Amino acid sequence: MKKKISLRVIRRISFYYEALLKLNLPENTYISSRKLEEVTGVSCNQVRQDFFYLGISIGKQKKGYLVKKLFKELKKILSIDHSSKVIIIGAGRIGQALSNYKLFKDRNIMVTALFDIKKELVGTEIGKPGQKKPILHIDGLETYLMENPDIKIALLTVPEEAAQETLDKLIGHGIRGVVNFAPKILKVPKEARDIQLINDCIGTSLYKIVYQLYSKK
Amino acid sequence: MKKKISLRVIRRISFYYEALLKLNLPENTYISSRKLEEVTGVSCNQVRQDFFYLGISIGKQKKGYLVKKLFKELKKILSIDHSSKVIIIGAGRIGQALSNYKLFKDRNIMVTALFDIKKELVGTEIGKPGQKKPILHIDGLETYLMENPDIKIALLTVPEEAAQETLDKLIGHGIRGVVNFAPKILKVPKEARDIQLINDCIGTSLYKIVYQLYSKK
DNA sequence: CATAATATTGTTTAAGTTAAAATTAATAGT
DNA sequence: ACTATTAATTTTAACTTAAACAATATTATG
Repeated sequence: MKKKISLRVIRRISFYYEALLKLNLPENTYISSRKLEEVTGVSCNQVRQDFFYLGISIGKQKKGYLVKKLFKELKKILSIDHSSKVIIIGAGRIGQALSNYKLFKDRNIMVTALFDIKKELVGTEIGKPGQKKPILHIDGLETYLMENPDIKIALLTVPEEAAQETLDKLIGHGIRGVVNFAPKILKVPKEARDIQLINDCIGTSLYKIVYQLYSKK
Repeated sequence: MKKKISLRVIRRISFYYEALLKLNLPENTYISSRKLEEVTGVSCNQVRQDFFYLGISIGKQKKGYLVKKLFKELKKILSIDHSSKVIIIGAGRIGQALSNYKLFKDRNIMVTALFDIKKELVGTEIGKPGQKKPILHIDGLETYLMENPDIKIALLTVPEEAAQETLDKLIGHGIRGVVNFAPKILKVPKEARDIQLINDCIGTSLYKIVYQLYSKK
């Protein structure tokens, strides 16, 4: 019987994990909840409660958490003790930006290929030498997924008109988790089971800022 | 005494608003909470409660909400009855993608310029004919903001190393709202007052998917 | 035309979730 | 041994969502 962890908590855990990575502390040193507050913006109370809730009670009074242990625990929770391969559908600006996102490496996430329909893109490669990824035609998607059955995740950066049908196709071909970046709320077909979908358009944060700024009084 | 509206609610209001835009219904027709559930994914209960909470009691039993009225109310809440000008700092892939984000127009948001330091970018323009935006050198930022004092919002898409110092500079020059897309939690300097900041890295959603997919059982 | 059935809102209530605060206990340093 | 710091835990409060239901307008039916 596993405890349910909400996506909010997961987001904070991500912060802790990335903070640890960036601080690059020696493994046998300690980090306190205060310090974590300083670098992540999450209050030290929240940090401790998260750890408590997650069963990470490895802290030492007056010192904090042993970096080595904490790393291990966080990795376990984030399910990054194994690697994940992902593909990107849509090789436009956002797709390309995602394909070069360097923090994915720290999370054991590998982008293996991009897909598009534009002639001038298909057949080219993208990325720095040594980590180049091919841009393939989307017609080859099914074959590609059959040859790479360990790919279960796709990032969807196609125009909104094509988004829903592409999602349906992806699910049909065995993809189980999708992040949709198109400005449209997509739906998982009712008959599909155990599919994870997040709609995450890059514009929405700006809307929030506009609201916060101009709604005052 | 204005009621506080959380960002969650604002996000849903955005959904409703954009759904209305996309459905493009005649102004004198009605839309029900059920229909809104269908297109936005927000439950009809939630829709009604949002409207109730926000004081939008314009529904008609058995019909729904008059499109024209609903539009007006949503616009008022989202503070898009006036226009907002924004600049983009960093003219890389994400910056460029944002500058072309077509839904901003529907929200009365205008990107007026991008800033960067790369020689090959500075001096060029970006965007479709008729809505081209210049890429300026970041050294001209202060002057630009002095000449355009109505610009209060910036989108920050610079590399993470430069993110915090750029934020500080922006605030120093009068910017009041920032969305940071770099994979780093930025902080508003303590002495700054009434600054709105959202950290919204495009990678985090993928982390959540990885977690949801691989943490099962 | 009257009446019943139905769909839909407005509102309230309850449940669930999340975050903050307070308390207790342990430990290191002096 | 004393003090200050920090984690672990509990409690409390705040926020968010879901559910329930009465009220009412529209449509259907005899």
